[in-house]
Amino acid sequence: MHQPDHLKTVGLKSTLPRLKVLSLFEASKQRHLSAEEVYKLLLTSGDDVGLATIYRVLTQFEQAGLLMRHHFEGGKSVFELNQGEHHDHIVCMQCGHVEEFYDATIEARQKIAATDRGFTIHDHSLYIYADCNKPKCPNKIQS
Amino acid sequence: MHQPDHLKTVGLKSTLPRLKVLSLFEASKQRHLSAEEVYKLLLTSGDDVGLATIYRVLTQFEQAGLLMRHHFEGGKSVFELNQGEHHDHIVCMQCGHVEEFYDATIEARQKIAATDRGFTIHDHSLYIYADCNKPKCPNKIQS
DNA sequence: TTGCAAATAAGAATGATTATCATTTGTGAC
DNA sequence: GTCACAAATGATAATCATTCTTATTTGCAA
Ligand SMILES: [Mn+2]
Ligand SMILES: [Mn+2]
Ligand SMILES: [Zn+2]
Ligand SMILES: [Zn+2]
Repeated sequence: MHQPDHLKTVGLKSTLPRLKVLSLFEASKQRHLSAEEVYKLLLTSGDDVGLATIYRVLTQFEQAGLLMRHHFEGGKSVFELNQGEHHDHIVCMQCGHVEEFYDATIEARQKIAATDRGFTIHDHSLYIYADCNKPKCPNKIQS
Repeated sequence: MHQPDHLKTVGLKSTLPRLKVLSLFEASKQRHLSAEEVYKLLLTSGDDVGLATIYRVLTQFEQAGLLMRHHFEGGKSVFELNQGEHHDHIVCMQCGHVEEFYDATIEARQKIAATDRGFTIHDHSLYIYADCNKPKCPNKIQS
């Protein structure tokens, strides 16, 4: 996946905290993680990293293009590995399960909506909030 | 627009602070306002309302269906009058100008994306971040 | 090895929002 | 109209995510 000195290629010193954070994203079961989750997961595995450092490193990785930041409802940022292809998100309001999707028609219509009004698009965010209806989901709203 | 006792019809006592906040949204030049903006605009017009009350009332109005809450980038909630018709937003990253749009195709494709994956949609948020390119916009990125 | 700029970590500070609680205010009953 | 009282308000403290500060540590190049 990433070379041990991959950090240098993006202009960041290859420090222990940074390597730990990056490895976590590469190994984690969950693709989308908040700063607090990264902090706790590293604590659990004995790889202590200060919370301030987590926040600093996540922001640096975002700026370096290694991670992407999202703002799901709930007031905290979540991050995921940036693997090039843009996608949007469906978030289960019951269990927090996240699924990704890409719809070329939606992307195209967004461009049209913006250019029709004279805007130049920089970015967009589309989140669908839903019930995942999975068997393991503690969905309170059963039909 | 709203009757003087409109608040009662949604189960809220018709108090002075609530009436002032509601009137502000009906009269304001800007359709989308943050709690802080509501607070300062009322201060300016001499209609002092405590900041805690502003936050409380905005949330109550949202729950009553009078206002809609949005989370544009920037970490603060913005509110607008709920006039029934759903729409999405284009936000200028330079001047903060907001324009609203509705695209039936986008709405339909979102439903499909969700149901294809077994989800039941509750809600969604779509924000396009862009440059408005208006003459009055202090747009640093000129071509 | 050494030197040192860059990075880390602990804790203080910040900004938005919510919780507390003593005081004030609608409103329905007389 | 006046009362009684639950509900609402507002000043302030608390919370939560995140950023800042600063003394100490560390990666890395000479
Ligand atoms: Mn994703
Ligand atoms: Mn709007
Ligand atoms: Zn679920
Ligand atoms: Zn603009």
